[in-house]
Amino acid sequence: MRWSQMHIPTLREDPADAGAPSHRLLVRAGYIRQLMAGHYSLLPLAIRVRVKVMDIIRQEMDRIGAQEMLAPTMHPAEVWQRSGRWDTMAEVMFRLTDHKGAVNVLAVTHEEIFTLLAQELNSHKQLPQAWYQFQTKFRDEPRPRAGLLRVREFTMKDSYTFDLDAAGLDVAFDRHRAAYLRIFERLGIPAIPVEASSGAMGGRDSTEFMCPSSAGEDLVAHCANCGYAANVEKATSALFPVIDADGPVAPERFDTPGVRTIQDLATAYDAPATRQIKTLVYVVDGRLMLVLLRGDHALNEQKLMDAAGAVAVRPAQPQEIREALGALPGSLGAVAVSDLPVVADEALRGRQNMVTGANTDDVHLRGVDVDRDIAVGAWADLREVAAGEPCVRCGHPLELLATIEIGHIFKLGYKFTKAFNITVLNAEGERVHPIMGCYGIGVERAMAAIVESHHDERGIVWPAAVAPFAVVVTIAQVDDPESAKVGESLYEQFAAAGIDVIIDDRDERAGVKFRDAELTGIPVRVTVGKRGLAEGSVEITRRATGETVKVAVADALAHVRDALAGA
RNA sequence: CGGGGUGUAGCGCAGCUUGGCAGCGCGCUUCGUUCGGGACGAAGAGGCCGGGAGUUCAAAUCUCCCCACCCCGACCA
Repeated sequence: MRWSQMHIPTLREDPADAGAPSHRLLVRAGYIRQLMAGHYSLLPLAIRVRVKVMDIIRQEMDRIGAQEMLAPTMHPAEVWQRSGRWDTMAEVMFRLTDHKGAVNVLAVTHEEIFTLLAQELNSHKQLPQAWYQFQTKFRDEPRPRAGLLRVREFTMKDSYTFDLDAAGLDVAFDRHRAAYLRIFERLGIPAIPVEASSGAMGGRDSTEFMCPSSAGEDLVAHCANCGYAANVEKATSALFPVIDADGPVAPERFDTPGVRTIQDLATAYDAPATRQIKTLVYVVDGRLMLVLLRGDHALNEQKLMDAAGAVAVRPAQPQEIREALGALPGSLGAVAVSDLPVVADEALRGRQNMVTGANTDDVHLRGVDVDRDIAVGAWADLREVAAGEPCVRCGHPLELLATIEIGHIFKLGYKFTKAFNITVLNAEGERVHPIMGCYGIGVERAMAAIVESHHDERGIVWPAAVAPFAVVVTIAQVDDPESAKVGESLYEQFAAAGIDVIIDDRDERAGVKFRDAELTGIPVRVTVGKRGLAEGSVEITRRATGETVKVAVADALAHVRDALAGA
């Protein structure tokens, strides 16, 4: 390719509305342009990167025996009504009506469609199956952000496995997990596999692949010592033990005028947060529920959703709380509450001599024994891990990392094969439902994650495996016949050798071309100019290090190969 | 959905307070000089000032309504 003929609209200044490095650089280096919030056009350089990312994913999927297919992006409403997700995914689905008045949806994901295709599996002899595609997903995200990191229209590699039994699913899941680790390794993404909540997808085990980045939206608790890693939606930590003194035989009321916070109570009434019971009131799938945590612990709402098997949770409004408990936040408690379900965090188990609200404004209770005084309906892990707490496995202090979720794999179970009544005959001649797994990688988000982890102040630094071009031949002076001739000949030679090469033949000053080569992130630059040719040499510069070596024209190919091997 | 911010040439911005010819830098076109790290000079092209309504002799500027985009939160594979 010739730079002079490609559409690579690099910008001299940073775009005003881009904050995240990947957003800023992909726009500035001429890879993407925004159409509207969450919808981007991919320009020629981006398409070249995308193809390489997809090829790597495809190779690894094929390697584990998965078969590529392609399902439609528009689906009839009826299919989603059958699975029950017409309602549960209502707020993220784009819906549209055709000329007959039939309602269709744009694909949010494709479990339903691939499950329908599995209708034609009849025998256990046809299992296992692993199917995948690269297909556009539409999600009506409430807040798209940061360029390609969170969009409303994107390409996903999604795969779906069908196995005869749980043991088979375990194998399929482990194969995908290994394939994903290889994919991210090849893409140059430092992915950390973490335990995750399955969220709205349902199912049991799920593993997310997270790329540490300040632009990330997910928090991961990570142990640098033993490698434990989990999304804070799922992460646990060890706790320093708390010894409770024996308390009174019954809770005692005491006045606490003006006290509204844990901190107020701790400082003014000698009640350290670790000895307080924090009482939160939540609306869980439409029902009020009391949520109890230790005073110094924070609730993770996803954990509450998982514990309650709920679809939606929200904090109750003050008037709802007053109607239910007779007091406002600041003086709430669960002692003697019998008409509302109570869920308590594990950290409160067995605690005694605690302090909590009395459900009368400006009054608290001391000497509360959790087992004796509170009708806990369910115990669950509800608290969000905090940085510095000891790792559950090894005790080393945990760190919290901001991360980008670049892949997610689920053991789905029987949800869809039962909903669509998909069965095969097993070896005994019985009808059984196959068990499913589903697995996703966001392609454009992966591209953004690569940029997030591979850039410097001059621009993008693509790993060679995904760079739009491996090499740029930069002719320092296009009007110098010798430079042009040598540049063209090296370009031909590299291309013939199978190297993805672009020649920068623009009639621009050398500095402009150097800057653009760096901004766009091409791993190796071969500079051809009068200065070097005077002594029969060209220069080879590695983008990642800036290191430049002079080599004889005849040796350029060998040196370029070396440089690429190390990029 | 709540809070904050921004919409003026392809990009980055000033002008708005106090109404009076729509500007600057970059980029773009042509010519000349220059040319291995975002050159210089000269001459040009390029505008629904986000949209609508209103106030006024007069609106980019004041008022009202709407829309879009960005950020924080909520939410979300």
